[in-house]
Amino acid sequence: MPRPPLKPARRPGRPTGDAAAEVRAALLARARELFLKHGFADVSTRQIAAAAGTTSAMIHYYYGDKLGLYRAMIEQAVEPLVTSLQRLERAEAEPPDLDAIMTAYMRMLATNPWLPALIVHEVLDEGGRLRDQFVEHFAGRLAPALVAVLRRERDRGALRADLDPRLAAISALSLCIFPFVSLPITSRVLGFSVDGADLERLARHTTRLFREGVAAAPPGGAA
Amino acid sequence: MPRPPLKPARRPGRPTGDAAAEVRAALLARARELFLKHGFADVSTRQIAAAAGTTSAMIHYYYGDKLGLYRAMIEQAVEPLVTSLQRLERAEAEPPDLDAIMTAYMRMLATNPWLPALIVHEVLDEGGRLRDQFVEHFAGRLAPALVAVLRRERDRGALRADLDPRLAAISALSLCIFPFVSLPITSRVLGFSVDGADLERLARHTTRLFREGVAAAPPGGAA
DNA sequence: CCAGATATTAATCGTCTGATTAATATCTGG
DNA sequence: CCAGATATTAATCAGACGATTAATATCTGG
Repeated sequence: MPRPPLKPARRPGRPTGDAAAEVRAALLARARELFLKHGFADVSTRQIAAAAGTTSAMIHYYYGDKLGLYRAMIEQAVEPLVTSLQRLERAEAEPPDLDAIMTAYMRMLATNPWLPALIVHEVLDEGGRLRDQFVEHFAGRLAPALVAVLRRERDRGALRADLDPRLAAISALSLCIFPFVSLPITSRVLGFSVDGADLERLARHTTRLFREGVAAAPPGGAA
Repeated sequence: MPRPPLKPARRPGRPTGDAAAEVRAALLARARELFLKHGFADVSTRQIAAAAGTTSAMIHYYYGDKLGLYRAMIEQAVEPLVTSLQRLERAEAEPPDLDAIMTAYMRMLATNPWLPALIVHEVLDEGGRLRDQFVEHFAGRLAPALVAVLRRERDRGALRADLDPRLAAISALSLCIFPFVSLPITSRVLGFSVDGADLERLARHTTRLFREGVAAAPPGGAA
């Protein structure tokens, strides 16, 4: 049954210029904003399309379906993670400067503010659609490497002899990551921020706390 | 238009015994499981009702609507938080034992394993439906109290003079909370767990790391 | 300069969702 | 023992959603 063209008042058709690529990019940008703000299920293709100034049919035209658009936005958002991991693995053979690693990690989270939101929504949250990929491609390589570094440092006497490298790795990750994933809370209850100089102060504070918290010689032999 | 009773093969009606309260409780239990596992939007009332062995009409009968059921499950899940906060505020006037506070906090998270999942889903996640309440009733009271304790300790010389109490508070919270919210990840990449003795080892490790990381006398004067 | 290729619109489809309702069966107080 | 109150079922509603499509307008290569 062909539909009768009831109203000839509509005007579809190919637009002028290279607007096509712009539509594609606008969809991706708005999708990132909305998906990270409200979650995958709570955002409709119509909302994204409207925010991008087009229709939901364009999402299917360019990305196949809603999940395709989501995957595209994931790849874009996760790119800083993989480059940082490659940098870390390249530096693994060299003398590991824990302060530098932690600082670089925190700078990456501060520079890409959507990453903490993505990690919360897609990795930490139950049912997050990226958890398996995150574990396999990132955490599964980063965490054991970190444990190995800590164990080596402990065994050569740079850290406390009774330090558990696994627990220390978890502490280091906690200190580096949680300030960023909890930023929407701490900014409200503590006026906390990680802009510019604030980030550097946080990095210096965090690295020093961890360094002295795992250091070889406990102060004064207390406890 | 009255609907004609096409098939008299259905058998509604009030069941025998006190099954009513059981239906109510079963709905709440399954709702907690499913909401924390898949998220509010990804679970339908039909799914919950089916898991509880009844129909979605019962959800509306007992809880008004889907959100009402959600609220009921929140109240139940959040109860450990408020009792722990009251305990902390009661102890605020006394000499603050930071190790004890942190340990108690971690024990609470380990004892109520759905709490970390709830915090991730409803507080840390953008668009979380509990964020405002959490900030107002819990974080807004806990965090400033923690900062005040740290500042007092610093000013009386127990902690480093150049320690920023706000940053230290964030570090303490990170060390206490993140191991639990990241447990689904670290259990896979590090074989980490917080059962029984593991929890006590984590607590001892964490409190010691923090204590020595913020202590007054840096070891050996190493800058 | 015209025949595809490309890009866009509006309309529509089928499905699922939360919610409501009529019918009905059992319980309970007077 | 019967008249409500209570509890439950199946059917149904209106709306939103993701997806698809026919129509159409503009671009572009030969």
